[in-house]
Amino acid sequence: MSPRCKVMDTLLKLSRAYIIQNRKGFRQMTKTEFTPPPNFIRNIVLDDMKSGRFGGRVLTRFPPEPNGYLHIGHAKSICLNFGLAAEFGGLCNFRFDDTNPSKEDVEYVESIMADVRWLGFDWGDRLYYASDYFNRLYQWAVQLIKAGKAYVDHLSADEIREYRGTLTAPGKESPYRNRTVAENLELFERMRAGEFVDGACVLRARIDMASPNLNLRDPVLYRIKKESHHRTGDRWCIYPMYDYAHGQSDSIEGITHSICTMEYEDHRPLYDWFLDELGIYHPRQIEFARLNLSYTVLSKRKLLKLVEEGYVAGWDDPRMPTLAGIRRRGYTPEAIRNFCERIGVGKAEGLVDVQFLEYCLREDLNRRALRVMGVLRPLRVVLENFPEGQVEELEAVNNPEDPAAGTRKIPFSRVLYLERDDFMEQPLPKFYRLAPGREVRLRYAFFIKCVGVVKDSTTGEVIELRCTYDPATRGGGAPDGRQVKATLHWVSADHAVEAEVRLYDRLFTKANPGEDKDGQDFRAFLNPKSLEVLKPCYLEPSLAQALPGTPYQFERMGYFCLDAKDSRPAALVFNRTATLRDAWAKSLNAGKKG
RNA sequence: UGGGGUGUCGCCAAGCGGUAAGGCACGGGUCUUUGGAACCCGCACUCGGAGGUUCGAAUCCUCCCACCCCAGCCA
Repeated sequence: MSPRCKVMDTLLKLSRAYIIQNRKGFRQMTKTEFTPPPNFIRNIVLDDMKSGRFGGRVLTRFPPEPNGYLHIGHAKSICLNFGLAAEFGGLCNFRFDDTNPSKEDVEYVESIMADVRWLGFDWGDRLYYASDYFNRLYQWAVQLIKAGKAYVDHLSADEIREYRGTLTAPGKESPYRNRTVAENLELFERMRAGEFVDGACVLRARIDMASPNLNLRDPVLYRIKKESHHRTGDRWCIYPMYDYAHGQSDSIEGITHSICTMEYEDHRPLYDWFLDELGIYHPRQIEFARLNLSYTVLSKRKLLKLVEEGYVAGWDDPRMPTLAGIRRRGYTPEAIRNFCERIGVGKAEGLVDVQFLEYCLREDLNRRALRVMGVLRPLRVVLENFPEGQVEELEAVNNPEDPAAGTRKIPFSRVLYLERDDFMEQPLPKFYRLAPGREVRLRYAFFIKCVGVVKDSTTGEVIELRCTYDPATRGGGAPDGRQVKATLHWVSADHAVEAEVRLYDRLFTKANPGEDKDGQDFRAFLNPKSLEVLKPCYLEPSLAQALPGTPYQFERMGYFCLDAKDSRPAALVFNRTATLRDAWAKSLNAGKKG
């Protein structure tokens, strides 16, 4: 056992002991001391370290195909690969699996790199492209042909499918399967030279047409595509398939653990076959279950449909589960990394509740978001005994979770805006906010009492509240010890900055919209109320200087951020990242249900 | 009715023959100038099912059931 392994072993034992100790009743582990759950991949790596299988090395890789945007499911893989490498003092390569020019584009390689960087991972100069290996892959194909392990097949795509057989019936061999090596060599060279049209022939591995594993029934290695590749241009007209390219790319880079999702488990025998036949360095492929998140879809095909058919405003629509969307929505990289760590890694397919993601988000936002006040659905309030034209400067705490964040001054005057939901003319039983005759506290300001209600003469709608304030309660405390049951947020009408605020809800109404049972299309479950635009909203003056990328908590209303795309200095736009937990709203909903 | 996987609390998840961790959610309480946060308490006699081995089984064996993946010249 290497010294490094011994240290790790000890650390692991210590952390286990710590957990056990806690179980015995010490209960010292708080949320900030959270220890990530052990998982089978970590155990495999640990075993390989102990046995010296890869010389004590750990080199993982994150290999996206540049054919779309990254989403939260990719984040799990990114965190796993980079995280494991970091944990064991290894490295993680960033590789674009760009073997299919008809689907790929530089637009995607750029967005993917930006997303990974944003998530907080650094690949240094370890940036690779499968297309960089086209030459080597070609030579290896020639080697396989010479060994009688590959042949050029002229069967059409349809014929290949027919010859492949079915799940229960074995396939049959292609009439071209037993060509001579010399013939195959010449044909393959001519494929490369562009002498055949697309689809005229392919290079296939010669394995076993009767294998119960369909991947082993003479899989295609190369196909002809007379298309420009975003990196190699027109240098090639034959392109390797994933199965042929992936393992060898891993081998070239010296990857130790090639971590992929469960659907590749059936491909592992093929992954191993190529490496063994070629007699080259052999990484270990390990499969884990991909992430499924409730109330959204995580398939490129479905996400693309949402974008193309205009159900969302683009890949970075704040309702999308893409990293671009989530980022614009105001999610933090820390929250996502924490989420990925805490959901664990296993082989069992599950559906993680989006509420857990939101929990991780709030946990992070709560400790860093600056508190401000903003009224989303304004109700005008006039303080009858507050002198006209007078302005009080009140001191407010920027973040109660972080004293270092300091305080700020907020102007208070005769006309204010309060949240409409904070007033009820006929209050429900457990409602203890403002109502006629009732007194409440305005945060950091004064106690006010509702003495009158102004209604629209035709609709009967409440359009203004008349209140009085108690000057003795400045700052929010009553000298006589008088108590109030609610503290409301507010904004001074004369000083408020106007903004548009976008409220988001889950994109789908069904927990697992992608399930596709009974042929139900996922679009049938789109939530018609996933976006609500509020305008005008009135925010405290400090928000005029709001910065994109800075999380704010509008007190009592939730976490918000400036929309990096649509907001302008003269027309502010904020996105609601998440609501606050709301016991009152919950009791209302429970009441409805019960 | 071929092959490969997976089934532990509503959700995620430890556990690897010694008598069911933890988190989320949920319920109750303390505190509170955010009905936020924080803190405290509660929440699987039972591990897909049925047999078997064993002093002892979620862990080993047998059979059964359910769900997921594979028939791209996609990755």
